[in-house]
Amino acid sequence: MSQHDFCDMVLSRRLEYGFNGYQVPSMPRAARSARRRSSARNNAEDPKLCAFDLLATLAGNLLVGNSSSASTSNSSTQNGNCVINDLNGEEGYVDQSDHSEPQPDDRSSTEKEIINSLIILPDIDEGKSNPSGIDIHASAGDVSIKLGDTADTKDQSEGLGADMLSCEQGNTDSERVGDFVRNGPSVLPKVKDETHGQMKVESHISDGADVYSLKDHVTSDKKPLARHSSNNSSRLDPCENKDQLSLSSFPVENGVVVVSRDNDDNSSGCTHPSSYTKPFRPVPYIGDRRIRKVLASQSCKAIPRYKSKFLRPGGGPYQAHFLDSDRWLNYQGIQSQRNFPFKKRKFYDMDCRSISDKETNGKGGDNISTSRKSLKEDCSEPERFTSLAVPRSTFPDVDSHVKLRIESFRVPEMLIEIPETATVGSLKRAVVDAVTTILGGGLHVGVLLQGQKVGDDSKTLQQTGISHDRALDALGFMLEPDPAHYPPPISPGSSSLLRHCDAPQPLTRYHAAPTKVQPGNCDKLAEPRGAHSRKLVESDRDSTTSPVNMLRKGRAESKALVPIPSMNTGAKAAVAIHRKSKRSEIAQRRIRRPFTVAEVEALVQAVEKLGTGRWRDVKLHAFDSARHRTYVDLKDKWKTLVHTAKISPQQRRGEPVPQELLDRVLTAHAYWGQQQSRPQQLKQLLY
DNA sequence: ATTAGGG
DNA sequence: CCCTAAT
Repeated sequence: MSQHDFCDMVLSRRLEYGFNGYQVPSMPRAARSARRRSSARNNAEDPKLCAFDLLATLAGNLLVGNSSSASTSNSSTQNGNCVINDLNGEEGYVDQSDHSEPQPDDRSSTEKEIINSLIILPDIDEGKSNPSGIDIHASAGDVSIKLGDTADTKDQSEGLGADMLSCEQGNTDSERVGDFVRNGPSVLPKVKDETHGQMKVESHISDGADVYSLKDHVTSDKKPLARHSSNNSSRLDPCENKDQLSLSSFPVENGVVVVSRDNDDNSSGCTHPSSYTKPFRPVPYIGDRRIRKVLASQSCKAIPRYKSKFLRPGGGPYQAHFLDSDRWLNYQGIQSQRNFPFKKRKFYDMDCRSISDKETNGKGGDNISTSRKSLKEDCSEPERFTSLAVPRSTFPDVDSHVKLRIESFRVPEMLIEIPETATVGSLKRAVVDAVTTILGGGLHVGVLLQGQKVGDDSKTLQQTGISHDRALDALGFMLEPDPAHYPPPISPGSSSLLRHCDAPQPLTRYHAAPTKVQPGNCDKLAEPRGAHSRKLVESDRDSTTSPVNMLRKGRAESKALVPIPSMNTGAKAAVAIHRKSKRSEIAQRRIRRPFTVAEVEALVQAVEKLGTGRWRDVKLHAFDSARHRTYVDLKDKWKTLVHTAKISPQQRRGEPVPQELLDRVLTAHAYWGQQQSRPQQLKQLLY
């Protein structure tokens, strides 16, 4: 590494977070309604569109939560504070300390949330599909959208405010979540009974692959990230120029939210396939990096989720699989049988189980015990799910419809760069921005069948081979950058694709990578990152030590972008985050970095030579390598120096500046002040 | 992008 | 340090 690189590295220390996926909460009702309407009208039969409908959720207000385990060093958060976020993006801390009974091994506990969506589509020809109704079921954390001719039987959702609740903090989550659900008005559109013969797509949490997490250190929005990261593993090693966090797989969730918790700390495991010990880990990474979006709803109808297939640990596009008819029916039976508290729990268990199954291998049922266990913890608070049971006691003819369950969507990877000194809150906002931007219009939903993308959108499901009586393991959905919005950058692997991100020193930029991630993806993201990254780390040292000697040009690389190993997917996109609306959202006040005597010395020297009013030159001459010292900073410093020099030593604060320097400051100030006024004097004389 | 000043 | 108006 050249000295130059090293300097840059030292000068600019930033954190980069890469997101490969996200869990997405349900969208605001309004959005859903709108979506629903249009969908019913036009896309009832298009799985892609339906799926996309679910994604519409993402376009709404999103909130990013940072999760940390109970073992956080920060006492304030140790008590178990939860952050509740509503749709408006407001958040507040709720002290849950009362609930935080010591949880064994909480430190390693991870949580996962599942938002399921159920889509029922007729698998018959488009013309025959019944657009009359797309229903959205939402219950405590559960939303399902159904398409098909259905009779409207129930509607308790209207009028309910849908709130997204986000619970942060890892301990006693289940309880908290429950609270959230309880407290948060939830919403739910209309619920209709589905007819028969439908295709259902349920979304679940997807794989929890490759994820770097802040681990247990992120607890408060006010805490500098650096603090957290410093305690972290090598992954956040500053030496790599950038600390990078990659949330490679936040599952996108579309409707139902199931919160569960695992007790093993595998958050990091996600990053390394090898450490993937847990058979079923819907959202491993979520463990630490829990981002919870909980949709609370009053109409508590839980729709059991079956999982047929899960994402591979590596995190491929999540796949939706056809439900086995029998199981589905059975399930229905169960539901109808019991619609009460314990019942609900049951469902949740099922969910978990299914998830685990998927991961295991799509073999339904083997991991039941395991997952169930976690579920218990996770899905505590039965009351909340009181009405989870789905009303439909009868499930007519399932023949002509295909039931699919979308465990989760994988969101294109995002890379976010943010100063270490930024607060967690700003990180959240940055992430939200990134996610929102991506989801706002740059996504496409792709349908995979047998691992092959289904290109012809005009074919019916039947024609395509998606029918209820067929093996459902082969159907999958994936999110991918919309070429229309973000034309695929150059050749894969080319770093050029990173250029798209160079907005002028944006606080964050992310790079949307291919959605399709292969199993091996985890490592790719996890490890090469360091190798590829050539971030700059800021350091006061260098600049202060020999500011004058650091004359270099090449300020160009102030934009640090970390190339992300390209996936083997053709689609790639880079999106710049536009955070103009609310600068405050991300613009964190820079950390205070008092000038050292050495810096003052360099400044004085430069000003003596160049004069005041030429701060850019001063900067270039004496602080070119000190990236954190802008010409404005230098100008300000000079201003304060002049002031300091004028006041009595007793009134001065901070590191004392040698009187000798102060004298020079006054001298230079006086001198250049005169120089500046000369022209004016001349003018005055002339006129 | 810089400069100059007020906050 | 931040924020802005004015260049």
